[in-house]
Amino acid sequence: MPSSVQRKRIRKSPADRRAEIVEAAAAVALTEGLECLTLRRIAEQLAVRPGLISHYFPAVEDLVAEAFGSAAGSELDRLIPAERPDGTPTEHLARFFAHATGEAYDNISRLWINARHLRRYRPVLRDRVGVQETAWRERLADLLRAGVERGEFRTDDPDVTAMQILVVIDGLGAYTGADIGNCPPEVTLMAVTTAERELGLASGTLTRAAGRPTTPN
Amino acid sequence: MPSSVQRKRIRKSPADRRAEIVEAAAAVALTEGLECLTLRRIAEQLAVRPGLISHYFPAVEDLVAEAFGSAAGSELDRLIPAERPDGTPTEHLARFFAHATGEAYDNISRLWINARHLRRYRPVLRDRVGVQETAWRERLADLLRAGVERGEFRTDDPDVTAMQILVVIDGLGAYTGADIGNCPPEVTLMAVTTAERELGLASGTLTRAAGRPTTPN
DNA sequence: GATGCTATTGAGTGTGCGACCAATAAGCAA
DNA sequence: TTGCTTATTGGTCGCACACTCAATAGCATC
Repeated sequence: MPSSVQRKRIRKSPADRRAEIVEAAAAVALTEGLECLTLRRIAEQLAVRPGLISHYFPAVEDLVAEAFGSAAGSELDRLIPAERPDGTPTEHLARFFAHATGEAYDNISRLWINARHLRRYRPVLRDRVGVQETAWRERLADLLRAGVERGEFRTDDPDVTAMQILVVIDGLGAYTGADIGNCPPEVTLMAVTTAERELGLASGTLTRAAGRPTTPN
Repeated sequence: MPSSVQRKRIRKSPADRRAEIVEAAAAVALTEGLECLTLRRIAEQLAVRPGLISHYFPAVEDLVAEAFGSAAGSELDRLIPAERPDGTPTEHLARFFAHATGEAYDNISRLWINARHLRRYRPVLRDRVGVQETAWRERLADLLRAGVERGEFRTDDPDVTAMQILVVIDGLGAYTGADIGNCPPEVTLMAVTTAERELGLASGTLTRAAGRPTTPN
């Protein structure tokens, strides 16, 4: 009878085990923070011994970078799918802002702040953050380009506009976790406002279009 | 002969010693990060024993919060002096942006990111960050109000405009430490652009006015 | 110059961390 | 069923950390 502790070893293929470790690490990173990614913490999560984590990630820093990359990458796919068979760019962009502004995005905001701080000390993480920053910028720029081609958006340089939008989102994200009781909509909606201004959209276009999501989520 | 190590004790008044500790801690926080504020690190900096730091700050977390408050407070006074006997609001604001955009501001950006991340785990620091956020916002709003009274700026709500400017500055600060080689001026100058737009100023007003600083620094 | 207050030290405790490695056993193949 | 590969364990090491406290010594006061 296996009581509280697991007695029997479960032997998995290296690829499976490694993926399992990264997944668990990403979850911990998202909910508790990157500094909580310790050998012991992840081992406990998976009900294995710490030495096993060391076996797959001889240096814990590599696991930290991998976990961040996994979490940020997954979230980007959720926010702006790479393939967008249905829905107009305007609808996708509206959905993007709806997600990236609500409280459900708090964990992601915190993760970005966490990673941008921690990269100061961890070179491997620094590179990974750079990769994700590029990925987010290019994914958003792609969406903007699609909108420009369809005549929905108007901008000289979609890449620049994408960066501007992300800067505002990151700026708002910096205040995640602060008790901002009376934050006026002129501030809360800065990201949407910036997008509408830089893309030549009428005010309210991106908040109203969020009503019809591309996937019922 | 006092060789490399200090043999003789130096006995100071509690007030002096405490101030000295906070000053040293603020310097370390600014250059190395808040997690480097350890009893040993500060003691080494001051050539005293770690136990002495514990004596003045029984809980390290209080020293961390105090160090952040001191560093952020000093920097705010440098950026926007509370008393501004000389210079127009436009000149002061231009100087503010000149400082808050250059590389000299990198350490401050990093400190803010550091503190905003660490407040997740440290309640005392969380309160202190809140206090400083309010202080920065109000100081900037005061400057804007002065400009509105003199007819230099035009805005409905200086408090909201101040928040908007700070959000953009924090957003740009998030990318401090990333190797952004080719960042176009439309992004680099976002903070100034936002200010000029929200204050009804002609484009370039705030970058040109930085030429005549109120204090030769 | 002697005295008393207290700022400062030195030594020690317990915790959690990453890293290392020989021993073990799971599960596949023969 | 047997044997072999190797995924997994258990144990250990050294380090850095915050925190505690009795002992020490600087220095102001008399």
